[in-house]
Amino acid sequence: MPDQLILRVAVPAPLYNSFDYLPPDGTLAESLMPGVRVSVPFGRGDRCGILLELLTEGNIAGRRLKRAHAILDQAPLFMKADLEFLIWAGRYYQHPVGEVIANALPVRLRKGEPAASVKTTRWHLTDLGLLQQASSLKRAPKQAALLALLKESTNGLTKEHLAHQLDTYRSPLLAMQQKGWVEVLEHDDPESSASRGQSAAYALNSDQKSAVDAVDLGRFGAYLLDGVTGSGKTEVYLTLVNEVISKGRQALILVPEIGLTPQLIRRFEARLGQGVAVLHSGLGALEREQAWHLARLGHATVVLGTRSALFTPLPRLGLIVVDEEHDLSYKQQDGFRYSARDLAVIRGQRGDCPVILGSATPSLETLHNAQSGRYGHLKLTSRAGEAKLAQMDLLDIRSVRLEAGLSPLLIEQIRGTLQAGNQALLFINRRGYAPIVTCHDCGWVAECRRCDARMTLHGSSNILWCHHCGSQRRLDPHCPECGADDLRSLGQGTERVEEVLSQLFPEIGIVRIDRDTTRRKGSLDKLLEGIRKGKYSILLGTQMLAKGHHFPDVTLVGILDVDQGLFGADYRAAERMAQQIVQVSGRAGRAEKPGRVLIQTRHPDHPMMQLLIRRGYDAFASEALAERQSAAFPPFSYQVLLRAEAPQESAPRVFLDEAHQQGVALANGRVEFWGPVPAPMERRAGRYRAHLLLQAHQRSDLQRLLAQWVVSLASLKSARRVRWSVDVDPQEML
DNA sequence: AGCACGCCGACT
DNA sequence: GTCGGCGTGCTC
Repeated sequence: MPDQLILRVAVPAPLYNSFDYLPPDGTLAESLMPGVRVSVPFGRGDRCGILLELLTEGNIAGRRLKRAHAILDQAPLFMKADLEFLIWAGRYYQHPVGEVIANALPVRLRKGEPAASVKTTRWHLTDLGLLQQASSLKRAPKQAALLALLKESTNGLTKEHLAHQLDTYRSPLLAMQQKGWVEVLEHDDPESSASRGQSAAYALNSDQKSAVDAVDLGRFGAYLLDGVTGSGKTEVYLTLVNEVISKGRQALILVPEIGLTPQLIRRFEARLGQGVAVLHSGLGALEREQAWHLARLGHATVVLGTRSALFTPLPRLGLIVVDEEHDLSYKQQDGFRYSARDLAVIRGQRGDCPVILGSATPSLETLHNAQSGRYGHLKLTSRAGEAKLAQMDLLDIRSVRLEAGLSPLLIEQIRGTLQAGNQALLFINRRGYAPIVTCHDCGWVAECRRCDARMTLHGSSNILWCHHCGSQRRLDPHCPECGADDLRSLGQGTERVEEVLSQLFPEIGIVRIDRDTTRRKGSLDKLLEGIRKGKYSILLGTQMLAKGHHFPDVTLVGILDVDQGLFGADYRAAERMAQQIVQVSGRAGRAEKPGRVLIQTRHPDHPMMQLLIRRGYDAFASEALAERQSAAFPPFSYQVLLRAEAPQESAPRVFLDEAHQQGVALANGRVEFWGPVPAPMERRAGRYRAHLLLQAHQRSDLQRLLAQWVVSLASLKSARRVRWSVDVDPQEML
């Protein structure tokens, strides 16, 4: 029997091997292409997996294979190169292939549902509509414009295209439909080619020009695009993307969190038009899948999305951009713990296309790669429109009486800013009213029952809220310990600062932007709109304020609580603090209104802080890198974190001790083991957590160890009593 | 992860 | 005598 073909299938299950099946009954050989989905029996039930390869001999000798139920796709969903990239990623991050591939699929496809068609609905003129004259629509200019547009198009226009060309189209279109002038038709071809955005050349400054020229679009290269806020990184992206499109290839743009970068998205849509598939979080499952198919089939020329968009199949990929590459949201913090930024470089390498990593505050990893020559280093030094960077100063708040965390000097500066008719921005990286509630009589402190953490008071509703597990309870006016009624709240969050500011400046519009005020969809946009219109003169909020938005009328930035960054438990704390300060500072100022940044600190002499404000982020980063080098920390070494958690206090420790022993035996002395140690917050959401940290000078030594170690960990009996995970290149030790 | 099997405690 | 607890093992 020559037709003894065996299907190797990646089945979504937390298992580190793939599974072999016989082809479904009556399958034609040509339908068995790697990259199609296969429905297979698995254990008790059925699963939807992906066909990885065809074999003539299985490696499960003497076992009767089960027969797959059905091939679910007529054409592969992933090409060979994309499939191999996913397999590589799974191996690198020690995550089961089946789950990695499932992760890369839109949810509907994951569940085995039939692939959605990429039919588009487009508006056409009817025969009656074709007979109409624009001149007869003098009283309805919108309808006249619509009529003209539709007459020009040969193939009809999508509503996205209409929205792109006209500011309002809905009601005139409806009116025309009622007159029988227009109709909607379904098409199999996704886009009318006439709907490309215009790619007019924009004037680049000399920095931008040399950055664009330095990128070789013909082959792989990784580049750090290093430029302060407002230096025009987006213009460089757009120019490169346009060049790539004009060569008939596709571009992939990654952004940290889509809700926080509406300005970037709007610019891409405005400049590139209909070819942009934006993967919002707001898309429904079906819309999301259709955008995915458009990209996969090569109809979408640009895909813009958050970290998961990295896995979109793109047959003609010619450029990857990772905007704000330092942002931690590129690292997935559960399940498949990949870094989209790092994988972007791998994908570019494998697909032989350039990768641009953009940031005003590059991560030390990327900076190191640029300094060592592995990445090209493109610098944008001038701020567009000659805007000057804000002047940064430290405000010593030792022995200063603070009012809700605000020093008198800062308050005076705010007053001056408001009197000059400008806006002030205050950054407090702590939401809620106060982080501590305590009894003045007995010293009792409100703590979470499920975490080793204090509960934060949220003022308006007088509710205690644990920011780590989300549990909340009503604050009783009496101390639960001694019964006294002298509870006090210490420290301040955004709510209290807002309260005090509104007492200090009763006439002034104040807006607070944090997770609590922007929970509802669209509320962030609404608040930002108010800021743009000058409705508010004081802006205060958490890091949400520091991302993506620019506030040209802000001339004063106050940073309230920067000190925990200086002495954080994590060796990356200083880097993050510096990035945060520089990012917030970048929100302010423009040509005629240079901004000023005041940083309140109890450690004004701290050398790293001094370096940052006197000589800027680059100098800070060089020094921080030198410290990392002398301590042999990443990026001068490589780390893997084995995490374990369980409801029983001892279980993680028992597991990690065994894991440690096994690891040492496998490592041949080329890997250092630190721990096990309890996690920084040992108990969280009722589970005890502990870590074992591995470090090596060579990635390959860690990779070799992991391949064997992870399999043997899975078979440990102590592993059954914990939830464990391997974090390759961990970013946060939480 | 699910989901079976299997071997010991309190119940209609 | 069963119902069901969760320890252990398997998934092509």
